[in-house]
Amino acid sequence: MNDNLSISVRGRPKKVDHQNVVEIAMYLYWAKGIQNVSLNEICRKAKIAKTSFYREFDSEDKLMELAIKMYFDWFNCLLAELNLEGKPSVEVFGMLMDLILDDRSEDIPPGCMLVKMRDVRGDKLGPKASAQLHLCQKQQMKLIEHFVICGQQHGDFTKEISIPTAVAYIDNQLCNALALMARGEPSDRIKEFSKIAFSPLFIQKT
Amino acid sequence: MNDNLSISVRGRPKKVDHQNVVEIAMYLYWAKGIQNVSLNEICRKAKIAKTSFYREFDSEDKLMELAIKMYFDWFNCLLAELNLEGKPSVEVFGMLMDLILDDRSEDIPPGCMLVKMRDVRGDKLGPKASAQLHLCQKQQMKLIEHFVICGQQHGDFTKEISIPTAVAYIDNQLCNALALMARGEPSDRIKEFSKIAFSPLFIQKT
DNA sequence: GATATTATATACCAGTTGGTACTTATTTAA
DNA sequence: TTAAATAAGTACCAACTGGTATATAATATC
Repeated sequence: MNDNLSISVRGRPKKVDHQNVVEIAMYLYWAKGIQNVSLNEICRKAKIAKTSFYREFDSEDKLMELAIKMYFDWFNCLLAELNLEGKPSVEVFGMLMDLILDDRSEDIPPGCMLVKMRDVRGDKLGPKASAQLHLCQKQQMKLIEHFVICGQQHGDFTKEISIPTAVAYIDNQLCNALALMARGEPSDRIKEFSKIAFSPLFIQKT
Repeated sequence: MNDNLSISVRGRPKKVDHQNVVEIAMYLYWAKGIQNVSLNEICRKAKIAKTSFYREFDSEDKLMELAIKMYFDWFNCLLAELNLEGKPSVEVFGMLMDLILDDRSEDIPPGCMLVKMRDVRGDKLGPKASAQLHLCQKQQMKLIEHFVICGQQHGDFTKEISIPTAVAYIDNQLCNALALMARGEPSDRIKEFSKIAFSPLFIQKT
């Protein structure tokens, strides 16, 4: 629709809006869990015929891959806005938690799409989607590792726990918090939990 | 089959073994997640016709209810064998964790059936199954509360966290550990995590 | 206007799901 | 031996799934 700025091509002009379809899929996956959304439903919501879908995307797997990527990009934008670099550890991970838990103003589903996907059975995701999912998870771990190392250098993050363990622990607690969020637990309660869970990691300066 | 010890009744004797069907359903739900198991599959595995199933049980919902109950009873038996009463808090929750994480010797699926069910969408479970699930969760919380109170009286459990918060926190961490277990994480790693997560709860005697 | 090119829409495929009429088999009691 | 009672098995239902063959509609170039 919008790409038709490009030189006009022969044949019937397309109506399906690629980005819009991916976006609709993303929201559905996010809100209902990827295994609870059928391709038929997406087509219905996006108001396109299934045949049009299959011309635009080559499979459901491909659509999932794109939706996961779109979600991850969105999340990284939010992260970048936080400007966490150089801040003390307590603040860094506190802000991360807040980002996760704060009530989203708009009609954004609760919880994290990627976390919800962690427990879907492998055979429900195609090869492209699960590759993309793995990639996102790896990048997320890398980010956490970065902040752990910074914290240790800064002297406000414990050195009694090995870095890989600390990273995996934090990742797990963040996931856990998101799972609680998705389950409808009030965010105050979750913040209480994460305060307890994170307390052994930080060195409080006197 | 076995109940035919009772006075002989008219009509063709039944072949379906009620308990066996529930058991098969339980294992399937447990291993694959309740939303990934169809009634057809259960009938196939139990080698009964679907019509026979519907005469014995009145719905899939009912079967789920029974399977959940069977699982919970089994779990409570294991718990009772631990003899946790009167032990110090660190030991109590340590043993609880071990019970959860120790590699089951036999062909028992990893993780906890009830935990896996926590994140299934409400509309996938019938009224009977979800009522039973709620009941189990409540009982589990009551048990944890009991041990928290005992620990506080014994003086080895922190009083800086309110009892409801501590109970919910422990429940959540146990669930989290079970979810990791189900995801295939090695139990050593999970034990490391839970040691960190539980450390703020206990008062170490010098 | 004819034709090549592209997109959409209809209608279908075989497979699955939970659930059910209806026929058939096996038993006990009269 | 016959009738009543109960269970099992076959074959189906409509609704859904991901995916596709084919007809049709809309455009640009010739």
